[in-house]
Amino acid sequence: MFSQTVEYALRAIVHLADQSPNPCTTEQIAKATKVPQAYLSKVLQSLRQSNVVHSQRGIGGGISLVKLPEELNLLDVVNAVDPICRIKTCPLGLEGHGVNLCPLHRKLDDALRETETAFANTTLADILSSSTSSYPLCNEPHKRVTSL
Amino acid sequence: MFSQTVEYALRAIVHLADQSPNPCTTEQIAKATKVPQAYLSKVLQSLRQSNVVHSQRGIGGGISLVKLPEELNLLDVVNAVDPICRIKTCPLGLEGHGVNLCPLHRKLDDALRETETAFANTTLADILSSSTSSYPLCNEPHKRVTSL
DNA sequence: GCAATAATAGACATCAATGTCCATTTATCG
DNA sequence: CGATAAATGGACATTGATGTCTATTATTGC
Repeated sequence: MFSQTVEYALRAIVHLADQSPNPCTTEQIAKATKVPQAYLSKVLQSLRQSNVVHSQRGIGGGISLVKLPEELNLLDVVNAVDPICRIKTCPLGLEGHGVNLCPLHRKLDDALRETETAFANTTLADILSSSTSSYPLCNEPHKRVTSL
Repeated sequence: MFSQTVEYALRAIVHLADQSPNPCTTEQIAKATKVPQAYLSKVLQSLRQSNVVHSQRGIGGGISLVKLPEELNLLDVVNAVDPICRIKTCPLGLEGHGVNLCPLHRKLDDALRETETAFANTTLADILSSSTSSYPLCNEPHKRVTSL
């Protein structure tokens, strides 16, 4: 139900958060997250335009998070590339409805709201510190490249 | 986040539930739900193949629900046309994961599970009897066509 | 059997999501 | 300045979702 683009964006951001505050090149992210590099660069552009990531050209450059992992949540990422579109008015354009959704669309929007809230309440730091038997995106915790 | 096809299928089923147990023609459903008729007939075919609706050709025929509105839930409908695809194994195909999703995919699957549950727990009868100021899909409750 | 009704099947059209490729621009290093 | 690294922008290809159209088949009523 989530688009491929959302999946890719989240993988990239998780990797960036893991390496934060160091930058990563698109190539590095692509390899770590198994996302097609050319497509990934498109996704990263969306994230940059939404001010979720910062980019730097040239040697030693790459992509880095604008905020700290503690201050960035999943909804910020999702909305940057494929916004969760809440149902605000009747999709049939019926006069009588409007703010008051009919029971069907009320239910659908409730589901969207739940997802939105769950994502808004989860930061990248939560994802990284979450104790599951699996580490985010990879078999072993990454070797952290020590900042220079 | 839900596809257009899901939206159309749900509208059609709500209309059919409202008219249940009487059948409706594709044309009637299309008009009542503002769904393009030719496309609706495709959607209804999916619903028939999943045994959610029954169809009858010829004069007096049309589409009708297989179950009673009390026994049919939203998940049955959604899964018939555009299944909610839970995350069962690591999308990156990582060995170490498998049943144990990493924190990111755990969160995503949690959201899917919430939606799935919410839909499974809502019957069409719930939708019809739900007391909002808006009636499902239309400005006024439908005139029920009395069965012959 | 004939006419009318309604679903069914399949071809086709359009558009957005996904994915690839390459030339260009910006930055760093020597 | 020249070489290298890396993002950027735009063109293009592919695929699936959405939508349209028409001929065919099944059913009913007369």
